[in-house]
Amino acid sequence: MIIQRPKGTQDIIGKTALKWQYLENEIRKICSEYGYQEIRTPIFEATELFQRGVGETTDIVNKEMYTFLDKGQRSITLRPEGTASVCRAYVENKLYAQAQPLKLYYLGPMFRYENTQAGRFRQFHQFGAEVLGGEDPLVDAEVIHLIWEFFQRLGLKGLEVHLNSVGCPNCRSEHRIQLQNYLQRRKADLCEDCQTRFERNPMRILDCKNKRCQSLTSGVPTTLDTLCNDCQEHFSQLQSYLKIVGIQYKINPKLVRGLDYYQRTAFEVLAEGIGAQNAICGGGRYDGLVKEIGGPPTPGIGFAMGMERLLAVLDMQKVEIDLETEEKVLIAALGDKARQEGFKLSGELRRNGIPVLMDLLGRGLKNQMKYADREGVRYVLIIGDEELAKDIIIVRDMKLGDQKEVPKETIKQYLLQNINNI
RNA sequence: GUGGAUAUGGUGAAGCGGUUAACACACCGGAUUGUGGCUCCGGCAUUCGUGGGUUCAAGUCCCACUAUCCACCCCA
Repeated sequence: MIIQRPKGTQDIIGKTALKWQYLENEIRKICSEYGYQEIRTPIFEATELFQRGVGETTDIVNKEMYTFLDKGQRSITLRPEGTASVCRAYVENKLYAQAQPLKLYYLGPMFRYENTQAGRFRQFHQFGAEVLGGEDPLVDAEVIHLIWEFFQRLGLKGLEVHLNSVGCPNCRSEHRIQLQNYLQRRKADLCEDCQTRFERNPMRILDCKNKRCQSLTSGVPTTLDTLCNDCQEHFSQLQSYLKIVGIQYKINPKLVRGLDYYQRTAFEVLAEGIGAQNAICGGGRYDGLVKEIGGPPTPGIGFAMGMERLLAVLDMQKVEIDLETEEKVLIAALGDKARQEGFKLSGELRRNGIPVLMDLLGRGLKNQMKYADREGVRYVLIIGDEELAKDIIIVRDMKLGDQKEVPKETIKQYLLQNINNI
């Protein structure tokens, strides 16, 4: 049996790799327009960072982390998400000394040990952005605006933005009491997971997908019902900002995200038609996180977008991506002398920005033509003994199917004038 | 962690107990010596995910394992 890639990983090749490049370019473009700087943090971190940052009660920490001991007996974890690392870097590099709010974005692989299915991988890729040091609802609005704008530019349709506020620690404790009171009598009817959640993290009972739990929680007090005045005000201001710029959203009082650090604003963007895993973007506010991992009290908000799922939506909606098909040149040389000349010429042309292929396998002319055809080459430069003798090169236009003799000295100018992607 | 489906050449696939494992595409070679895409001709799985079992006989039935896909939980 040949060695194959680990479960839940993928080789990104060919046309797909071009799509990734396209997306990455769009991401960098929009981030710079919104004033975000790139941050590159390690792919692995101390396990404790995620335990404290993401939260002990989360599925991520409980069952999905790639954790191992290194040779120094340190517990290391491949990052399952980006926010904790960014906050760690913020504290460690004292970025709070810079102009606030600090706006950072990242792009890269994340790792979660899960069973795979459509849209779920063990190594997947996220584009994420974080704003640290800004509490104003305008910050939240701008973050959501970036996401919205990004999807618009990609030409995606029919996406739903779900919005909720899960409150701050103050109103959360009130909510917890009300929720537990409400569910106390029916506790026994809850699913096994929710029985545990009842004590550890009752809020997450709200978004349990179990049908029985859902019916039990249909009239349950939501976090929106128990928001304190400040949180209420924050949430309504955010909404009015969103309305002003025409962002459509749905209030979803049961949207409770699976990461412990969220406070106040929580949101998800959902897409149809890509399988059961339909969240292509998720995020929220995490005002307590920086302090939690040992930094100064700093408000923060961010999101993460799943690249694979984004690509899946793009494919599903048949969005045409402009995969620059550049016009290439192939030098078809016949004989040793011609190969030497051709090799020399290839360097000169490339130095002028002309993409050049050469036959490297010593094929005959016929097969070089075939190779050129398969590689989508526009111009084949044929050099053989006859051409060497006359100091010319035959330039064959593969698209038009005609060819002409061009003096060797003017070949560069000729190509520069005729290739339209230079 | 749990459940379901699937596993035949580079790819898509026929075959569902009985002599040489269809077919298509791709690939390779050829059709007057130096010209691609179209056409024609030829080549291309001693073998059916792995291991075991049933049988006179197994790609075809049974069991286990592994992998893939989808789904549950949760999420990107």
